[in-house]
This record gives sequence, structure tokens and C-alpha cells, in this order.
Amino acid sequence: MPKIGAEPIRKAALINATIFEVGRAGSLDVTVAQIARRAGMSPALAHHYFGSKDQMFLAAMRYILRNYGRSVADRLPGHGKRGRLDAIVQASFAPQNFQRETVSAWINFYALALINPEAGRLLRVYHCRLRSNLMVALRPLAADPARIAETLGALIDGVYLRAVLTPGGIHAAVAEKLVFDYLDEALS
Amino acid sequence: MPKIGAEPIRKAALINATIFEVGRAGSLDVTVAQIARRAGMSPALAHHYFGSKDQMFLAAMRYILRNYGRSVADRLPGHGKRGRLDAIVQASFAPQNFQRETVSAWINFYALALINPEAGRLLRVYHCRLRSNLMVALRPLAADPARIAETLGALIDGVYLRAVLTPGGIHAAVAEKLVFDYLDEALS
DNA sequence: TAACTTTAATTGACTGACCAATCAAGAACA
DNA sequence: TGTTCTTGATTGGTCAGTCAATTAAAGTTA
Repeated sequence: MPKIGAEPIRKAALINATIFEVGRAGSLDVTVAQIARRAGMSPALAHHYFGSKDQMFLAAMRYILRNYGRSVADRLPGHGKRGRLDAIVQASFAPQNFQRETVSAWINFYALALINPEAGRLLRVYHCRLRSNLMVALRPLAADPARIAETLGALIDGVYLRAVLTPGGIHAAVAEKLVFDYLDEALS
Repeated sequence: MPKIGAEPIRKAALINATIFEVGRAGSLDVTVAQIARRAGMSPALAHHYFGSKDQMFLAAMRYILRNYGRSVADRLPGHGKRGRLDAIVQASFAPQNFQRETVSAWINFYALALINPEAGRLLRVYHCRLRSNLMVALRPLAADPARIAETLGALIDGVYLRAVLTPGGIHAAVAEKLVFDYLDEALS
């Protein structure tokens, strides 16, 4: 056997580099060469491992979505009556989901989801899981959990969007408070 | 004088074609040649009138923002206590702002705002005007107009985002109802 | 242990295609 | 005639993806 075990390390490095470069450029218009250089290898090696640029973007998107899912799961079931709900919202505004690179990657992956069916499918899975989680959390608390779940999901996305577009960037705490204030109102 | 009056016609055609092509492709990755062909002219003429591809995108963004502003103004002051507020929300979900091409153009212009300072400036103007309009409308109705204006703005954006990302697309009416239900709650 | 084999890892160089922007020249109209 | 309108042709540059060749680790054999 030859030198083994490089593949997972290289792939992880490329995924990190992809997110970093997309975040830095604020656009999917980054070259494979840029990403590969950032990850410390040649462009040819990036192609060797991922086959195509699209596959690299999709792998990066999967990584971000998996991270988000994990960060929600880690906080469940939470404490108290509203534990599940608080956990989900807090996870959505966790620092790592709120760094400039990640949020910038998110908005650009949203754009990717418009044109790449596989990316669209991934995003739909995320939306469904979020809605489902919110429904479970809301059912014991509200008369119309479906409506609140829908509103809450949109609100979280909207706050995200504004966070990355506001010049100084709004703080995670401010964004989170906005959402919690809505929840207090909706559940009262 | 020579053959005159072509400029405004050509520019309008190019702006329409830009929005159409960006919406169709779901991405800013459209070539000047595509846009020009759609507008019925040569790529060279597009450059002649706009100077660069970026300027074409910015002109298209200005056009969309101007349209939105006009559609709000047309509905003001509205009727009744909540007239101003209803007018703004209804304008945000007016059919023309909700067509696939327009919404797709919006999300991509959002992405553009991340990397193009001029685009960012335009978007900030839109955000400020929206917030200001909402404040005026909310001051007589709510104790904390600033918070509700912020939430409402984010909610509108979030609903927009989901509208274009949902496979079948949610109907404008459903989106609008979501926002109005929130308002009813917040103002009660 | 030394020589040999096998195979993953890795890259430099290249290709084929595409594209934004320019320019000089022609067409149309007043 | 003079001005605007219009385009074909060109240029300089970029980039995704390919390929042949090299390197080095791990096992194999004698």
C-alpha cells in the first residue's frame, strides 16, 4: 500500500477553503486555483478529489448544513417548557453560524440553490427539518404551530440576510433578541 | 441632427433583458452577449450605452428599487388607521415584485451588494427608506415602532427568500397573510 | 535487509472554450 | 455634411478540467 489517509484530510481542507474563499469574495465567483492554494495544494489535486467545482460547492454546503443540524441537536431538548424552541433559535444564531464567512457562504448557497437542483434539494431538506423541529417544539405551546413555525423560519432567514448586508453587521445578540421578542408575543 | 432617441429605448430594453436573463439563469453569471441578444442588439452596443457589465447590473437594480418605491408611493396614504402600514406591506407583495424573475434578480442583487460598494449603497438606501416608512406608519399604532419595523422588514425579506427557494413557489397571498397575521398580533 | 513492486498522492503543463471590453469602419438619419 | 447609431472583428485575459509523469509510502520477495 502507498501513502494512505490523505483523502479525508485534503477534502476537509478543501471544504474549509471553499467556505473561506466564498465568504471572503462574497460570491461563488472564486476559482478552483484560489481554493486549492488556500488549502495548500494544486488545483489539479482539488479536481482529483472532488471531480468538479460544483461538487466542491455542494460538499461545502453539506458541511454547513450538517454543522447546523448538529448544533441544534446538541442543544436539545433544552430546559423548561420552551426548552426545545429556545434551543433551535439559539442554535440558529450560534456564533459559528453568524461569522461573516459562514453567512456569506449561506446567501451564496441560497443563490446556488436557484440553479443547481442538488443544492436546491439540500436546502429543502434543511427547511423541512427546521419546520418539523419547530412544529414539535410549538405544538404544546401554541394554538396554530404551523403558522408560527412558518413565520419564525422566515424571520430567522430574514434576520440572517440583513445581518450580512448591514455595513457594520448587526450582532448575533441583537438578532436573537428580535426573534425572541417575536416569540414572546406570539406565545403570550 | 442625426437619428435620435434610440438611447433611452435601448437602455430600457437592456435593463429589461438584464433582469430577465438574471432571473432566468438564477445567477449573475450571464454574459453581456446573452443580455444584448435578448434585447435585440449586439454586445458592442450594450457596452456603448452602459460602459460595463457592472453598470448594467446597477442600472437594473436601480430600476427594480425605483419600481418598488413607486409602487409604495402609489398606495399611500391608504385608508384607515392602518392604511399606511397595509399599503407598504401590500406593495412589498405586489405581483410584479413577486414574479420569479424579479425575486431571483433581487436575491442575486443582494449577493452583488456584498461585493459591489455601489450596489451596497443602493440596498442601504432601500432599507433606510423602508424602515423610515414603517416608522411613520407604526408610530401612531405601537409602543415600540422601531422594534416592530425591524422585525417586519426582516420578515418581509425572509418570506421573499423562501418564496424563490420553495420549489413550487409560495403564492403572494400566502406570504402576505403571514405578514399581516404577524402585524395583527404585534399591534393588538 | 536490500531490491523490487504496487499504488495513492501530487503536480506542471496544457487545452479548449469563453468572455468583457475595444476599435475602426459602416449605416442611417437630420 | 455631421452626428448618432450600430456592429464585425479582434484582443488580452481567465478558467475548468485533463493528462502524462513524478514522488513516496507500504508491502513483498529473496
